[in-house]
Amino acid sequence: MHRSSSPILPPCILLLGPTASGKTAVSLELARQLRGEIVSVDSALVYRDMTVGTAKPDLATRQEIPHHLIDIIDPDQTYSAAAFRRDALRVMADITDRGKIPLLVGGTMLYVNALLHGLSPLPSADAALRAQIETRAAEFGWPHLHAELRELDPATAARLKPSDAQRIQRALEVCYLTKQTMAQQFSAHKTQPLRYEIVPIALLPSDRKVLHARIAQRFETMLDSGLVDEVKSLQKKYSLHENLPSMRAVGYRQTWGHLLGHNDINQLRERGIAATRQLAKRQLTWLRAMPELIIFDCLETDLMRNVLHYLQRSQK
RNA sequence: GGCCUGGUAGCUCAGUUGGUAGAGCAGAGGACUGAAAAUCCUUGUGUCGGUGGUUCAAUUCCGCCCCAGGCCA
Repeated sequence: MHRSSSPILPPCILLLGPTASGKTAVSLELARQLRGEIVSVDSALVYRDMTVGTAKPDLATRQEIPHHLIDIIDPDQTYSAAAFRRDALRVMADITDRGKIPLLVGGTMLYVNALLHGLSPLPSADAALRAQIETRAAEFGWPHLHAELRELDPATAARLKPSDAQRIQRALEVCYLTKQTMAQQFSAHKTQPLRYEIVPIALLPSDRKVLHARIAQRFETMLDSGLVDEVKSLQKKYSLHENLPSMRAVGYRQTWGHLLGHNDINQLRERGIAATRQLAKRQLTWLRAMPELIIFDCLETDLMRNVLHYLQRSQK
């Protein structure tokens, strides 16, 4: 990813991988060895008091190595790819000013894309408008709203399935708020490349079965470490409901259902593990579509050494 | 030991009045612009427990055997 036309760009390392691929351990070692600070690229780590279910790095390691974009909002608030881009760029500039290297670590690939290519200048979410669209969907059904979108923004409607509630809602929202189609605004937008010399690293499993075993074991550990109690105390501390993005996160959604009596502890375990596997699968789909990644097998025993070795060689 | 009920996709089960079978979940692949750990799309051949018999044809009917649950001894 050399950009020869630019003057010298500051370096930045991108460490991506599916859940349970071992990103955290590798990132800590890289931060120590390369004078880095970690910038989390993770839509769940942003929430305060969500610790067990997100496998959040503990306070001791966060004291040793600075971590950014973790614990920045309450679970009753919402975050977004645009907010991430804004926050990440600010934090990366600070790190660079301090003479350190930003180490972007995570598995939220939409955020990665937003950071690498930028987003079209669209309005942010409008809760009242969304509620209104939601109400109409409940009455007429999403296919009806899809038909409406076909009138307002035919190109986007053609791209979306009549069942894709979330995207139909967003496309309508953009139309109403801007009086322009989302399709026009997408095509008018030029990608805004990151002004960093990026080293994009991906940790991928050579054997999906082994990753699945790790995922199962990790979820067991979360249950043993008090995931259910964590959700109980979140419910006590905040005014939450099950449609909040925070409570739709893997593990939290299933635990919420368990506390409502919808599934027993065995079903919670089974569904939580399945949801995590499905998350990993979607993350792998993103990663396969990304060009120019430097790939390491996350199941390799000396993964850490391999990655470090690569980086030290490429530094020279 | 006797009787009853089951044994069908990785799991839970439907079904075939005899023409070799289908849902949900799981799995796999894909999409992805302010909710993304979200949302959505595509994808189902499996000795229908085994073995004999009846039949043009058996997973389906009959016999025996095996396995699992239950009841009675």
